[in-house]
Amino acid sequence: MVKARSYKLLCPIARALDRVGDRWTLLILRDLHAGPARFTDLQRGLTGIAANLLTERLAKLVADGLVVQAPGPHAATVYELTELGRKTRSLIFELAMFGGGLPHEGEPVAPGNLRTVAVTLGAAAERVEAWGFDLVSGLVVDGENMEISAKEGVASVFYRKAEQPDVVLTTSYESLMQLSDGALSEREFIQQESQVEIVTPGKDKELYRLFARILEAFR
Amino acid sequence: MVKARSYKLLCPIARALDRVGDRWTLLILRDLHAGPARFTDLQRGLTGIAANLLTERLAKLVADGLVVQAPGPHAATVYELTELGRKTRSLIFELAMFGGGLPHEGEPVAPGNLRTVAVTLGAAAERVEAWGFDLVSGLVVDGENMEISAKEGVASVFYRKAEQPDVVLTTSYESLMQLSDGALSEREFIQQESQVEIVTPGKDKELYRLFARILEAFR
DNA sequence: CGGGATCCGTTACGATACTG
DNA sequence: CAGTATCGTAACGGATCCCG
Repeated sequence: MVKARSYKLLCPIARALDRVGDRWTLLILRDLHAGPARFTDLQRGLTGIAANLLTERLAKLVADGLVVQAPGPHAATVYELTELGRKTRSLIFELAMFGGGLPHEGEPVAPGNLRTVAVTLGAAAERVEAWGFDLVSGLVVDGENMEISAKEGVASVFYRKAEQPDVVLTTSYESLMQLSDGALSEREFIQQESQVEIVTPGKDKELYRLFARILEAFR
Repeated sequence: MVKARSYKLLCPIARALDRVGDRWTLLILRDLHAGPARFTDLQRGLTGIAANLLTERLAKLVADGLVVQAPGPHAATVYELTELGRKTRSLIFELAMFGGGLPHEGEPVAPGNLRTVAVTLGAAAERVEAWGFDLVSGLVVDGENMEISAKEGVASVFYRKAEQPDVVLTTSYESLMQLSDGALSEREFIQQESQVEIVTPGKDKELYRLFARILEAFR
């Protein structure tokens, strides 16, 4: 067992940091916001976290009631957020907003999976007023599938393959980052860096408009 | 010099955490959101941070451009947020929101000053629609002065003594925490736990209504 | 192969003491 | 007041091993 290093300060911010302030903890939560995940999924997505640290962090998150273990597919157990854990969503979104404008320190290493993209886009999408949109679209980034959809005024992003999409946009993580940095304009992004497969005619334009609205959250 | 322990992940959240994810860093920023502060002010407010750690953290914050040193009163130097540093405000507010509902771990220790109250209330106040309010009021918590004012639809909270207040509310940190926990109702808080000095008649009621609106942000 | 537990060298943290 | 210096302790990170 680990002896928690707590601030013990009578302050809500310190209390929050006592739960999520440890190294790696917020990145684990970030991944879990994309949906339930196995131990190994998390380990890959965090690119190099030591197994013992992941074990410790998960144990503390479970003990604090932010995460629970549940039976998953193929007799595996998955970790997923509790209702309390889901309350960290806007916190994580604010982190992404702040970090989006910063240069990286040292040589960046790509993460082992793209759950972070789904979470960041998803949190932004939730804040978009999406009346007038009605579509299901696939977004394939470096071969990994996610879904961007809009219905009844609400846009959402999931880390899963879209079923019967109206349009599928294929691109790379690199291009997406350049787009959100502003290094690539939206027009350049669509024209040069992506491939589009249109199932329902016209829905490609709708996706671009929705995508643009979501990205506005990062300015 | 310190060897930074960076995630080096190509992800905005990891980039943010590379700047503010170290232990104590977010609490230092929290204090600085209340206004410029000297080294010793910060040390007292953080109740027991080691001097060398505060030095290291401040040096990294300055190197990263979130904080600058500036000449202060009495030939002292103060630390204050840069424009980039101020962008952490909603991040810190979300932390306070999340931590507000959590029980504390172990025996809590009171902070050495109440800058945290001003920051938390202030961030909440900024989100309040305050048309119809026009007042300057003092809030004295455990003998420390802050100011709650509203003008032209905008409410704000400062960590300073109010000049020519319309009303002054005197209370304790303990009572405020109970109020935000819900352990104390607003009525109980006002009637039992506080003393009110009314300068401009009627402004006391106005303050209570504004206060109630600000506190709604925490529900 | 998924889900850890154990060991061990390295690094950061925290308390105290000391200095310009 | 604003830090620097030292040092014991705790956490981190990498590797290896274990069990179903």
